[in-house]
Amino acid sequence: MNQIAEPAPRTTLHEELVERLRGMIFSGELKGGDRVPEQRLCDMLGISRTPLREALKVLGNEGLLELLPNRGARVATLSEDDIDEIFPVMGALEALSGELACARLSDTELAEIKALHYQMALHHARRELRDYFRVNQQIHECILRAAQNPTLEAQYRALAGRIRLARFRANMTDSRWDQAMREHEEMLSALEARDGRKLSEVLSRHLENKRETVKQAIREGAGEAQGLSIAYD
Amino acid sequence: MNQIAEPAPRTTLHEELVERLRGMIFSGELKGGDRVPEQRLCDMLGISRTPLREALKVLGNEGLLELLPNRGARVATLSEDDIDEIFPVMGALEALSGELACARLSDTELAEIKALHYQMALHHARRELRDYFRVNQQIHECILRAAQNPTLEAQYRALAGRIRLARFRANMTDSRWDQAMREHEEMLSALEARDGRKLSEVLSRHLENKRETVKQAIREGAGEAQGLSIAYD
DNA sequence: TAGGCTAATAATGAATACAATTTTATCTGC
DNA sequence: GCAGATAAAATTGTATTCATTATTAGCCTA
Repeated sequence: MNQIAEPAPRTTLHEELVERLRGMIFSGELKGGDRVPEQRLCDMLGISRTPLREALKVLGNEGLLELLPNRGARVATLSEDDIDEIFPVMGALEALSGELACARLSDTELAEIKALHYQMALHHARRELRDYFRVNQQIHECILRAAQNPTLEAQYRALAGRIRLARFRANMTDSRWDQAMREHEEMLSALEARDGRKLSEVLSRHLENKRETVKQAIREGAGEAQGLSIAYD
Repeated sequence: MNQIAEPAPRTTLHEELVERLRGMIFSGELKGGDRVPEQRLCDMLGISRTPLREALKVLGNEGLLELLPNRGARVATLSEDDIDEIFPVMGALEALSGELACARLSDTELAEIKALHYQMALHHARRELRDYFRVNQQIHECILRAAQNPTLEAQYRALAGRIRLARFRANMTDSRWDQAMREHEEMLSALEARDGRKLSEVLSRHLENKRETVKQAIREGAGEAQGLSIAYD
């Protein structure tokens, strides 16, 4: 309806739409299982169906939408089986990111991660879960970026995006939270020692431990409307 | 021009086109760096631009095409740096496939792989390179399938597809070929022992050793017209 | 009233038409 | 003859239209 009038960021409409729709899915504006009525969305965004449909095809190919021939698109949903399928793959990619990060990490990047780590530790001590998750995600992004491998980043983000389809309350048991914090301390040690093998192992374990948390959250929050999406931890 | 009149395989046109274009890229009908003129392709395939463009967007997102705003699409090319970027990620995924395959491999699947292995060994002994590659690829596909993880398969195939962009003659030095064969014998042993850790390690090493072969082929065959695409080994 | 058939409506799939950008060709002046 | 500017052509981006398929609503019959 009321679109923007930016100074032309030199991009095509369908690309913008891909980003826009991703955002709508991640924010929960489009919830898992929702149908995606083309015309309604077009009216809402003030565009025609052609570029929207191009975007839908891309998101379908990414696994964020389920494209049913002649029957439109629905926002994909995530079963516990899907989690069990995706997590090992993410684990392998994250482990690799750890190895590469250790090999290529600059002192500046290490300092940045260190700062984030202690900030996160503070949020943990204060039991500020929301902030903890936010900083936590930043740390994982830093490691991924430090790996300096765009292909790896793209693949990882695609899977992380699918995980985000599972919208769940940001809650962990205290013991799981403490455990996660200890794992993060191991990560920092490994990073400081540039021990790729070790970091890789910790990251795998960290993710593995997260899996049950996510699955449980899916179990509990099945059908729940408003949840908080946790991307990276 | 003269399209098919199949008994309606119940699929959408853009999906068919994605497959069709992939095939054209892999077969070399569309070579790396080629521009992809929409109208010409539409005339050739007897369709309109709308579904073709939807397919282009998907392939662009997969990294097989390079989409330049307002300037059309080109078939992506692969530099040696790209190889260095992609191979580690493939390695991580293939290592995972090895672990999962060992955990889930049925006796039937093992027998199948075993048969393929000895068939391949024969082609190796006879120096039948083309056949060797074909069977070799089948073995890697078997392992991937045995992992029973569609997400892993999809991610791996996407990367394997990008590698196939590098079209090169199917040639290896004799020493490299012998080495590859030895690695495959290790693989079979690991599979028979259901030793996931071992298989994972061999697969990583195997791929790592292949990297240089591919890079060298790219160096030599840069600008070469007709090559043979090697997907999995 | 329940079940199923038929027609009306809405939604998607594909093709065409229009607009904007880029590329190519032509012209001019030096 | 060449550099640059300008106009024509071609190509892509987006919107609109037409065709086909699914969904819904209403009606009829048992």
